Amino acid sequence: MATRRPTDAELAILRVLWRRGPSTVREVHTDQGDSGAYTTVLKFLQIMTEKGLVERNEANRSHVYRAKQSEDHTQRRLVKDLLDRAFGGSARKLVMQALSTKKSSPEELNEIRRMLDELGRQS
Amino acid sequence: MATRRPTDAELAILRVLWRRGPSTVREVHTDQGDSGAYTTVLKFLQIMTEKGLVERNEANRSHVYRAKQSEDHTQRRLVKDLLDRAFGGSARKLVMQALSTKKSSPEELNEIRRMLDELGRQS
DNA sequence: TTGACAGTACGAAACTGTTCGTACATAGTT
DNA sequence: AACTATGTACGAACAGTTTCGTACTGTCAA
Repeated sequence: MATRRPTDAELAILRVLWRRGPSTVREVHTDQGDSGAYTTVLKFLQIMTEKGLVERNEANRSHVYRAKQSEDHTQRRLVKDLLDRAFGGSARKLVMQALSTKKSSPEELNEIRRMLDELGRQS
Repeated sequence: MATRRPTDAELAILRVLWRRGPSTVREVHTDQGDSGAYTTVLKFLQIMTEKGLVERNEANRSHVYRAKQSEDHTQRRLVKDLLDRAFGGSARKLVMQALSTKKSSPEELNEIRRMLDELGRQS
């Protein structure tokens, strides 16, 4: 069972779960500004449960959903996916594009520099 | 008409066009190792023409297709898209993930460092 | 106890993406 | 002239995603 990358709607829901922690359908729906039908969110969480993207706690009447993969893990998968699909595996190119797209604060830049040093030291 | 991000199959074709330059259906198909039906590639290029992703030159019997957006431009869009969908706009996080995913050569790391200096100097 | 409310389950429609078969046109070869 | 190669056009099937309506169940207050 080749675990695919989450779809747009699934990712939007996962992001809520990562930020809020385990949540009910109601909470997710409200968090998304009550846009779209309540049952749409419900449906997605049911599908995501089947797919194994989330786990469901049925102890209470309102089921509580929890992301099964960490945010970091998922982000890493998505980056690797984009890297392969659009950048021919060149991390350098992707990093350049990311940095030029959005201007980062000096603190952020320093943090990245630190990471570069880390990586350089290992080889 | 909100120009969407290219689909997986579309991106695969665009990558061929960027690498080879303007190409016929046959050339794209062969470049992809003759996997899948020839007419599938044809169909995609027709669709992509309608969508405005590629331009078609019908001067010869074998039409020649050309990517309408540059590789850089498209990559930038894709990165921005992923940034928004999965990283809440934090380029720092994305860069970290990209660097940790794939180990880069010291030369690449230096190149990125240079870019960081560039960016730092501007603010 | 019954009515309003909040919840789950589920089917189905609309849409998009992917794949291929078939029909048809034309250039070149025998 | 007929046959074969190679090309485009297009419809249709299938799969996945997204959205919502409707049915049903249980809870709680008047």
